[in-house]
Parts: sequence; structure tokens; C-alpha cells
Amino acid sequence: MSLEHAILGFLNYAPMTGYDLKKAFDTSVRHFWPADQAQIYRTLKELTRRGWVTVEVVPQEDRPNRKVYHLTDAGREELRRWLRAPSDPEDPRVPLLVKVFFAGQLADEEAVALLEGYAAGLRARLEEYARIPQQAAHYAEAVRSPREVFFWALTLDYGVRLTRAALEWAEETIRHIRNLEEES
Amino acid sequence: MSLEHAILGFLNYAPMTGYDLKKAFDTSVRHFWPADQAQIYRTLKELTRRGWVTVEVVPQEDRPNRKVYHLTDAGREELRRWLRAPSDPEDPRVPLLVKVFFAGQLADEEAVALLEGYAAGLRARLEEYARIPQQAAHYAEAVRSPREVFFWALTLDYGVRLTRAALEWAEETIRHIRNLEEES
DNA sequence: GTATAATATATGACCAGTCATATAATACCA
DNA sequence: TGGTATTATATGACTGGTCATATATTATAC
Repeated sequence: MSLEHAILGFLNYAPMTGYDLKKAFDTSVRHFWPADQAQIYRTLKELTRRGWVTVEVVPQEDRPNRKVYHLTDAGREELRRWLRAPSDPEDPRVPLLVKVFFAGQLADEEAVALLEGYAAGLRARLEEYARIPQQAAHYAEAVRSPREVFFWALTLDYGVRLTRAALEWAEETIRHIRNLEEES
Repeated sequence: MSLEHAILGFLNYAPMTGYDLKKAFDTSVRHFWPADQAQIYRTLKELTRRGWVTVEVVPQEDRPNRKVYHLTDAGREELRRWLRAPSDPEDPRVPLLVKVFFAGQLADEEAVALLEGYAAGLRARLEEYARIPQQAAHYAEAVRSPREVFFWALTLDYGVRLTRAALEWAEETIRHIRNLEEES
């Protein structure tokens, strides 16, 4: 399960609270692995039970106590085991394709509208991706580990390439449908 | 929810049992929307409750009775409503990228092995996709609705393009890591 | 003769993830 | 003065999906 291991991965950088972890997810892997706050806290409990992390309660007066989680040796071992383990190749679920599959029920203009909406979402996504490097720049400087930064950048590259491929498909498909219309 | 509506979509082609539906899923949309048998039966129950489908029990002597489900007018309306409704653009979860994100913990050869395993899975997927047109040929003939066949083909085209894009990313990334190794 | 596949429906247990909400203090803005 | 944001943890209810298994008959393969 990815959430568990992503948490181990973050705690391997530095000890953190559930709250910190939520922010870490939201500013890094959220585009390919969003994490729900409730799920993070419940997973931390489970990871503690398994001995992969330990808790250190840091009392605070002005705000709620912090529960700082530390990766244990067993946890670090599990992280590396998971990283090396083969992942089974599952095709990702694509809700849009379910609509496309049954789009024969729609008129041509309606099918085009469906694809235009999808394409608009993809373009917005690409714009968001384009803003990431600047946002990440100060991070990369702070971390000062070019090796880590290299792998982080790979995930963005993947996102851009796949989104572009999907957009090209959508645009060509729209053109295709419009051509069929003209011919008839 | 896609499963519900996919079932409505199939029942719009023809009345069917849960068993038939399972086969329909497995021979068409399984690459982007796999359906569990238990989930199909439970969803049919729910769709009946909502009045989108009706059941007709067809007694059989030699094997279990068939419960043939029929799409109602309300169900057909719901199918078209769903097809026309905008789908919110969510980035798909990509478990591999979680590993890549934390791959700084691995040695270069290990990171390459991770990507090689992924690439192998993608190549197998492309080979499977390449076999689909022949498999679907007799279907397309039987259906005799070129419009339906056109939309079905679009979903395959999407799969091929996205898988190729992912494979290119993986292959270029592998080369990239190997180049870095040589330089050092 | 024995095992497995196909036809057909169904339930129980479980899992990961989502959404809403609770608590409680401080800070800041209008 | 009221409303929202930030810090911080936690629970309850729910949803969609997975896995294993039960039942019962016929057909086919080894």
C-alpha cells in the first residue's frame, strides 16, 4: 500500500507530525497520490502498532501537543524492501473512457462537448504543472540533495508527458468527429 | 459512479443477467474499468431499488434461474444525464511514481531495475492491446453499428497512446540514469 | 473415476479512502 | 465583534471495491 510507504519515505527525510505529513503530501506527491488527513492519522497509528515508527509527544502550551513520529530501523528496512519489490502492473481506472465507450448514445456535438470538457481539464492541469518548478525551487535549494531533486523532477516529467499524450488524443479525436460530420 | 452507469450502458444494448454483465465487462472495458462479480450483483440490487432497472426471473431446470435485468425509461434517462454531465478532472493515482519519488534511497542500479520492471509491464500491456482488434472483429461484425464501434476503438487508441508515452518516459529515464553513472 | 470449467446468484469480511465534524487555542482581518 | 485561518489530533459514518467462499447442476477433459 502506497500511503503507508509514502509516510515512511517522508519520515525518512525527518521526524514529523501527522499535520506536517499532510502538508508534505499536499506540496509534493498530491498529483499522483493525494492523502486524506484522517487516513494519515489512522495510518500512523497502524505504523506505530507494527513498530515501523515511534511517537514522541512534544507538549505545547499555546496549541495542541505535537506527536512527532520517528522512523525506526524496522521502518527504514521496510521502506527499502518496498522500494525494491516489483509492483504489479495494473491498468489505471479512467472514468472518462467509460463515458467514451458509451458515447454512441450521444449526438456528435454532445460527444465533442464531452471531449472538450476533458481537454480543458487537461490544459488546466498542464498549466498547474508548469507552475511547479518555481514553487519547488526554494525546496530544492533547502534540501541540497541533487539526487533527491532528480527523482522528484522525474515524477513531474511523467505527469507532463502523460497529460500531453491524453490531450493530443482528445484533440485529434475531436477533429476526427468533426471531419466525419462534414463528410455526411 | 462509473460502475453503475456502465451497467446501465450495457443494459441499454440488451437486457442481461449479472453473469452476462460480468462477461461483458471482462471482454470490453476491463482495461480501464474492471468490475468485480460481487460488486456487479450488489449494484444491480441497488439499481433495482432506484427504479433504473427491473428484474425478470427466467426459470431454468438444468441450471440456476436467470435474473434478466431490463433498463427502464428512468434508467435510460439517467444514462444520458450522466453521459452529458461534466466529469471532474482528477489526476489518476500512480503507485509507481510514489516509488520513484523516494527512489533517492536506492542505488542507481536499483532505480534502473525499478524502471525496467515497470517498462516490461508496459510492453506486455502494448502487446495485449495489439491483440484486441482481432478479438473485437467478430463483435464489431455482430453489432453492425459502426458508430458504436468507432467509440469503442477510441478507448483502445487512448490506452495505446498513454502506454506508449509512459514507456518512452521510462526508457528515456533509464538512459538518463545510465548516462549520469558514466559521467561520475 | 476424478477434477475442473461453465452457468448462475449471493453473502461475509475486509480494506483504503472520503467527508463531516469535534475539540481547543491563537492570530488576524474587516 | 464576528468570521476565518492556522496549528494539531481524532472519531464516526460511509462508499466503492476486493477476496473468499457457498450453493447447485451439467459438461468436458484427463
